[in-house]
Amino acid sequence: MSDKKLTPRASDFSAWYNETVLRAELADYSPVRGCMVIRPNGYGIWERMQRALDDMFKATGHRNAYFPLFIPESFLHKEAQHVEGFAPEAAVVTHGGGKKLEEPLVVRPTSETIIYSMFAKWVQSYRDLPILINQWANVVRWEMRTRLFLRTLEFLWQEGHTAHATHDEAEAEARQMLQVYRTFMEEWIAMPVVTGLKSESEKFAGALRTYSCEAMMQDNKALQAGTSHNLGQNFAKAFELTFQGESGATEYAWNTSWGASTRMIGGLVMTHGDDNGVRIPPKLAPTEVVIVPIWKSDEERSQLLEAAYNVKASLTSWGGRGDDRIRVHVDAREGMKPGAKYYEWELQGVPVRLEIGPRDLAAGTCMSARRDTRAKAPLAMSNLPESIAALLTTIQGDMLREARERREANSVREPISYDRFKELMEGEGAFVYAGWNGDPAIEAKVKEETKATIRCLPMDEFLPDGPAARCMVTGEPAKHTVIWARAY
RNA sequence: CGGGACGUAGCGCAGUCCGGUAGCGCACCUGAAUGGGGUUCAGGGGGUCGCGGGUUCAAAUCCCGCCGUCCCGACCA
Repeated sequence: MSDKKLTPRASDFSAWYNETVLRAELADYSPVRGCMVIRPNGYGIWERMQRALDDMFKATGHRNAYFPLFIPESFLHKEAQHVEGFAPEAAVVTHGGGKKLEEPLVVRPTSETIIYSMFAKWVQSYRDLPILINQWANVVRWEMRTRLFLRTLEFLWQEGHTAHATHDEAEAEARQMLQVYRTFMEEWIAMPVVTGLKSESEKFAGALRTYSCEAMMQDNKALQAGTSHNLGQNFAKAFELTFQGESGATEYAWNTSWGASTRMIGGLVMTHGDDNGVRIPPKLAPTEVVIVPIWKSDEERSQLLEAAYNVKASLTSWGGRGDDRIRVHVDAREGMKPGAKYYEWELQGVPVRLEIGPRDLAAGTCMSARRDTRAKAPLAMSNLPESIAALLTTIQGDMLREARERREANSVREPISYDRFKELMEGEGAFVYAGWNGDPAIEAKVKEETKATIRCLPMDEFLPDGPAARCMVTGEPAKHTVIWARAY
């Protein structure tokens, strides 16, 4: 590494972000423009995200399945809005086995069409419903401009797809999964989100309603971190997904779909990173504790290494967290000074570092250092697992609190003039809660003039007498409270 | 597809104006000392200078063509 300091975040957030992702070895550029290689450091975080989300999906009755990467091009065309939304960014396979294909195959940008075509075969009666499926997969969207983790041509995600007998059941499902995402993002990523309904112009191509989780990054821009759609009967009608109801009549099913991707790793970095690298919340950290033994002589070296591995054993064998054992790594590398190791692990975001040297050995202690605050404190060896577990819990909570406080400090809930709004959006940025008269033309005008978009109509809070009372732009009585922000 | 910049060792760059032995920092390898916040010294390996053509005794450098990448815009349910 040529430079010892990272680019100061304040001067150029994008440059800081790229450098942090590359130097923390989360990802790298691939030979294909816009595609990304996720390195073991980054994939370790993804694996923990997958496991946590998968458990939550199972707990809400969903099962995993797998559908094909290739979708007949005609499938995409069966739902009018859907094809309009996705055709421009589709990657299309025209040749296979050395021959031109009779019908081109689209590399899935999302799997609604292929999945609901299958659902149609599986459902006859209302007794076959609901179908609650999730798929872990990679998808391809040919974006013009890409960014590590946030917008790549190919990305990893999960997409849930369900079919229900009634509108209300589908609506309840879409909202339930939105809450699952919120819980995951707050409790695991320590990334607070605002949840709400998307405007017509921002909703999923083919959906009745789209809900999203919106997080605020450290440059005060919004990141859409997860979405949940009530698809109504749009796809059921396109793919003849029908069933016979209790009354004997044939009805179209109601679908939902919901997704979250490796984009969340980008969100994690932009929420918690600092000038020393990334900070990973303990629950998502592949390694929660790194032990750095410190020695001078060969004699001390074997002593300290033994002590370090003993500490590791005491932590990993501790059952105070049930099956979720503390994840510990001993950095036994030689020829590297302790300070150099500290910087490296801080760059990679390991939440807690333990330093063990001859002085500690004699005193029956070790030195702990928190990654989030960089605070150091001696800990007694006698009850180390308990104190480490408590420290990890504290860090997880503090990171969420810090992120929430930062977001609140940069949210505007009082009514502001449109001029002040423009100033904000061109300057430091913010989440601005404001009234909107519901007119798409106003939404387009604001986007044109400020690049800010309606992130959502928030469900978190209802502000009948606050910003919602009047439309920020026209001053006439407002129909909705919305959150405006510039977004990734 | 428009506007701008760049392409030289794994990474980051200098050298190009004004042609003359392929350089620097980091990383890597060997040895010794060092080791509680980015060690030091000594030695070493590694590059068809994006590709193709032209000018020249001689091209990373000048000329022509191509390719690629990045940034700004357009695009991003």
